[in-house]
Amino acid sequence: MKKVTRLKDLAEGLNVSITTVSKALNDHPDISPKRKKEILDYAKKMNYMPNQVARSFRQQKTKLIGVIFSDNTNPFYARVIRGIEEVMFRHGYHCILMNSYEDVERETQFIDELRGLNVAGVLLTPAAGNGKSTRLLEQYDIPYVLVNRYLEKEKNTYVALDDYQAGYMAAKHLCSYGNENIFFLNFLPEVSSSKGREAGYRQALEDCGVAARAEWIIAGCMNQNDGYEAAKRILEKVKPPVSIMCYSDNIAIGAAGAVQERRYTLPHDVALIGTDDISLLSFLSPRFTTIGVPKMRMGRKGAELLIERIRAKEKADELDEESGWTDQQILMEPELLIRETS
Amino acid sequence: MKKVTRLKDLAEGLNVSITTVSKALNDHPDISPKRKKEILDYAKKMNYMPNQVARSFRQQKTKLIGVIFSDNTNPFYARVIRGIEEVMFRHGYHCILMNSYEDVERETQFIDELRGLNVAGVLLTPAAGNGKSTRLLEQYDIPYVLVNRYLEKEKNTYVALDDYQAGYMAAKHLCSYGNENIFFLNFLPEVSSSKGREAGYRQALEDCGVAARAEWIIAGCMNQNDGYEAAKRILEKVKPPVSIMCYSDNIAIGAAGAVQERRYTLPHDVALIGTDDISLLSFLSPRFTTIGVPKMRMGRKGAELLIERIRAKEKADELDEESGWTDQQILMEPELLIRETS
DNA sequence: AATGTTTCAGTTAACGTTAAAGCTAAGAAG
DNA sequence: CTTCTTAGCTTTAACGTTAACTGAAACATT
Repeated sequence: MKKVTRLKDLAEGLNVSITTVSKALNDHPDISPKRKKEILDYAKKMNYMPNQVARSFRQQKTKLIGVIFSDNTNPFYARVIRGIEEVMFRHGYHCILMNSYEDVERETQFIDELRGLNVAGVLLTPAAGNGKSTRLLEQYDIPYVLVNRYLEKEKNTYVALDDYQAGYMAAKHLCSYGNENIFFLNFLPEVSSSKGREAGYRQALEDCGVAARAEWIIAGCMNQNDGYEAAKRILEKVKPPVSIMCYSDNIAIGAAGAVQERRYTLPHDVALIGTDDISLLSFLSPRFTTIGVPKMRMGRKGAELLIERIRAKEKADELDEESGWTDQQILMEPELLIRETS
Repeated sequence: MKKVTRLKDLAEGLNVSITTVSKALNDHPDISPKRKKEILDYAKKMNYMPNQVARSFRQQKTKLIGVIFSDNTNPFYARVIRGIEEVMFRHGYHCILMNSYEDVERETQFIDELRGLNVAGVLLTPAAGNGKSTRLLEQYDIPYVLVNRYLEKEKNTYVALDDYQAGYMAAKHLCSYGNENIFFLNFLPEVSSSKGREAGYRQALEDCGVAARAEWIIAGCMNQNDGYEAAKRILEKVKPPVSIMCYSDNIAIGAAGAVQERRYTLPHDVALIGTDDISLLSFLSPRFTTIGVPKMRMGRKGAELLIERIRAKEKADELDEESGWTDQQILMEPELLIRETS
C-alpha cells in the first residue's frame, strides 16, 4: 500500500479536491456530513497525519514552545518543566527544551533560534543579566512568560515564588532557636529570587530583634559544592550552635555534608533549612527542613498564562490590532516544612 | 526600521535577487566573495534569521529531534536528557521533550505527532510493551535510537547499560557479606534492563554458591514508595542482617526509609545497594553504595548515534537508495561504588 | 579569431496546506 | 416563472525557501 502523507493522496483516493479533504479534516461547515464522515474514515484508515511543517508554514505559526531553563537536571526545574510539558501537551503544543546554564549569551542565542523556528511562545527563567533576553523577545514579538524569576526594571508577566515570604518564613523559623549566628547561603544576588529572599530574611531578623551582620550573607552559591564550601568556612570560624538558611535544597545538601564532616549533628549543632522541597530529601534521614515550593504548579501556571497570551496575540493578529495583553504577576505561596534538620 | 524577516527584505535592500541572497547565506560557490560579504554583513546588520519553517518545508526535513522518556523528573533520565540536549544543540538540532510515563499509548501518540512534525529522528526509552513504538518508527521511516532499554525480539540500534554486568557486580558485592537473604527489588520484569540485571544477579549468586530463592526477587518497583513498601514487607518477614539490591537508587531510597523506620541501621542490619549513582546520594549521609552509570555519556552517545543514522538516511535519500544502516549496539560499563550503605 | 569554459548572476518551479474567491445546482421567495 | 439564497464543492493563490535551470559576460584555449 502506497504511503499516504499528503492531502493529495487522500483526495486522489476519494476523487475529491484537496481543499475538500482539508476542509473535512478541519471540520469546516462547507462539507456535507456524509462526505465528511467518508473522508475522516478514509484518513483514519490510511493513517494520515497532517504535515505540520506545511501547515505551520501556511499559517505562519507553529505549535512549538521554547522552554529555556538553566539546567534540566536541577530537580527544581525538572519539576517545573514537567508541569509545563503536561499542560502544553494537553493543548497540542510541544516543548523545545533548552539548557542555558545561566549563560546570557546562550540564552540570547536560543531566543534567536526560536525566532527562526517561529515558536508560538517562550517560557524562561532569565539568567542574571541586563534583561537582554526579554528585550529580544519583545522585539521579535514572541509571547513569553517568565518563571521563577522576574525583572524589576521591566514590567513582565511572570509566575514566581513569593520569595520575600519564603525568606521571611525560613529566617523566622531559624530565629526561634535563638542561635547567635544566622547565616544565609544565597544564590546570585542580582536575581529577583535572591533579592526577595534576602529581604525577607532581613525583615525576619529585625522582627526578632536580631541585628543582621554583613558576613552572615554568603552570596554566589550555585550548587551542592558551593554549599559545602560555604558551610565549611562558616564552621571553621563560628562555634555551634549555628543556624544556616539556604537558598536551595541543593545548597543545603552541600552544607549538610560539611556539617557531617565536622562530626557536628543536625539539628543539635547546626539548624539547617533549605528551600524547594526536593522529593528525595523527604525520604532520607535526616529529613530536611525546607520551604516547600509548588514546582509543578508553577510550571503549569506558567504554561497556562503563556497559552492565554498566545491566544490574545493570535486574536489580535487576526484583527490586525494591538494585542492589549496586560501583564500578570503571579506569586506562589511557600510552605514551611519543619522536619529533622531544625 | 522595517522588520527584516525574509530573504526578500534583504534582496530588496541590496537590489539583488532573492536567490542570490539565499546562495550567499548558504555559502554557495556561485556568489563572488565581494558580494557574499556584502550580503552577509547586511544580513547581520538587519539581524536576519532564516525562517526555519519555510526552510524545513522546502527541504522536507527539519532539525528537530523527538526525545521520549518516561519522566524528565527522574534524576536518571534528567541526566541522560541533558547529555542529549548538549550534543544535539552542538549539531544544530533541537529537542522536543515528551514524557511517556511508561504508557505505550502515550508513546505511540507521541510518535504519530512527531511524524507530523517531520522530525529528523527520535531518541526513546521504549515503555514495556510489544514493540509497537519501534514498529511505527520503522513504518514511518524515522531514524531512531533506543536508550537504556532495547527490544530482544527485534534488531535495533541502542545505547544501554551492560545490565548483566551491573546486576552481577551488585549481587556479587552483596554476597561478600554472607547475609542469609539477598533480595532484589526489581523494576518491570519485561523490560530488557530488568532482565539483564536479574540474570546478572542470579549468576552472581550461583558463582557464590548461594541458591537463589524465588521470593527474593520482588518485581514491579517503580519509585521510592514501591521501594519503601517492598523493604517494609521484607523486614517484617526476615530477621537482619539482610542484603537488598535495588534496580535504582530511587528504590534504594525508599528501602532506606523502611530500614530507618524499623530502627535498623545501614549497613549493619541491612546492606543496601542501588543503581544509577544519583548525585544527591553521594553527598548525604549515609552515602549510598550504588552502581555508577554514565548517564550523560549514555545520552551523548545516543545522540551521536542518532545523528550518524540521520546522516546516513539523508545521504541515501539523496541518492534514492536504501540507507544501508547497520544497527549498532552499545553497552556502557557500570561501576561499583562502595560507600556507606554496604 | 573562433570556440570552449568558467564565473556569477537571475528565473522558475516546487514543497503541502488553507483562506479566499469562484462556481453550480438545488431550494426558497417573490 | 424569475430572482435570490444557500449548500457543497472546486479553483486559485500564497506562505519563504532553495534546487535546477538559464543566461550573459569574462576569460582561456586552440
